[in-house]
Amino acid sequence: MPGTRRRSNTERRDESQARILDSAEALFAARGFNGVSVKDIAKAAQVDTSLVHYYFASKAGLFTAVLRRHAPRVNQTRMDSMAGYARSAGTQMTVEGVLRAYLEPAFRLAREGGESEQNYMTLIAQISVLTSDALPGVDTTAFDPAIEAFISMLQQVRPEASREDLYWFYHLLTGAITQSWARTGRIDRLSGGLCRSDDFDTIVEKTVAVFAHGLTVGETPR
Amino acid sequence: MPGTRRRSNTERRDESQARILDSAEALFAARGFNGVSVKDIAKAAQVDTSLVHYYFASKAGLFTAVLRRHAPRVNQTRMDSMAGYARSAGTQMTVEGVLRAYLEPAFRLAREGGESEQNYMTLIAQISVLTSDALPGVDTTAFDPAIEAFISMLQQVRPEASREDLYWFYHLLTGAITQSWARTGRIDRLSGGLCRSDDFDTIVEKTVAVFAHGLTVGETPR
DNA sequence: ATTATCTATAGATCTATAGATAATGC
DNA sequence: ATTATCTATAGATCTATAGATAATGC
Repeated sequence: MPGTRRRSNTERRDESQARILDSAEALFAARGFNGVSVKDIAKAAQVDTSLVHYYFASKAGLFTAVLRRHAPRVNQTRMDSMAGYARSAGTQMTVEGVLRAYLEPAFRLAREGGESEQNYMTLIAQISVLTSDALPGVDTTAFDPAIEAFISMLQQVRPEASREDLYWFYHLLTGAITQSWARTGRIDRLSGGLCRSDDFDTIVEKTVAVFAHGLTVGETPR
Repeated sequence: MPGTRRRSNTERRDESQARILDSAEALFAARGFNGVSVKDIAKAAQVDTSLVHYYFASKAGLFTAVLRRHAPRVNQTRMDSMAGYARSAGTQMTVEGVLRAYLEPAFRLAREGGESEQNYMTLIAQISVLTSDALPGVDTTAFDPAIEAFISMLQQVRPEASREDLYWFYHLLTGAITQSWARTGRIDRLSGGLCRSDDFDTIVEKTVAVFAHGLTVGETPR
């Protein structure tokens, strides 16, 4: 056939898998695990449903594969970012700096990475408010190393803060991040267009500003 | 029959509807709209599936009914709480006070109200990170009046803050609240048991503490 | 009479697999 | 030979409704 050159098995395999993963990611992010059928995903990926099972065994297996695909990269860029900041700031580290180093990578990935990465963040946001009852065995421990490193760095900058307070601080922060990744358009409506859900640059700035002050313990604000 | 007295139609109707709503609420909160079948709900409520359709027409109708059941009460207790605070504080209002007045009612409802109210909050938390694609016509405007009142009060206490910043502040706050209502047990695991997802009293305190400082604009934190 | 509840089932999914066919591998 | 892809279908759901029956209403 004209224009159709011979594709190796590895190429065919990788391309099919990637198309399935991309479609699954987009649909799961839009309608949730149980709101999407394997048929929907196969159709969007332009393959047969049986091919989905051939590569990922089950719908749950596909979901797990989607969640795993970008997890190491998110964790790693966060670790690198924080390590880079620690090196450049030396003894001059600030809460603001640590926060920015932790926050920026994932938002940058979503902004620069395109559709796939954005859908991935949306999916993570949705999963973060669900328990394991709602979904097939989701493992969120892939992000733990960067989180632990983040809390350790905060402790260095705020030696007087209790371990408990630092974890609560993280809990509140991760809720705020999650809300932003979800890009629901809710704040757009409430603010009458003043704020935009997909304005990730501004969101990072506002998150840093609010939470950097938030960890200023000791004194009571007016 | 012994022990079974005659129940009026209104009683039978109200009791059946309440049992269906309670079961639906619990199951939707645990497994999401599409993770639950009408049959599951009927079974848990000890009625037939056809009765669910008799009262709520469709699965989507039932879901809407669940969401509407407690919404006015949440909005109203928030309004009352903020109005009460404004009255008692007079010209002495603080960010901390406004925050507490806004936050407390829903958490108190979840704590004192029992299973139903807790499941309701969990459900709201899950919905807040979803777009309308994922669910049948969800209307979240029932909470808007209290939100607008909250932002107005913040503006009074912080006249120098921009409207935009106040909305971003709300956006971050609502993410944190959502994360707490979801009660995923994630912070329990991360903190090695130091923090507990269901410790709502502590959560209110920590949220107030972090966000009250967070709106302290102007000066840069160390 | 009217309303609540149950029986039975239609018709449309949905996940998953067995087995055939069409590519590439070597 | 081996791997990727397609065909066909099993078997288990799932939502919703028509029509019958059992209560309460008055």
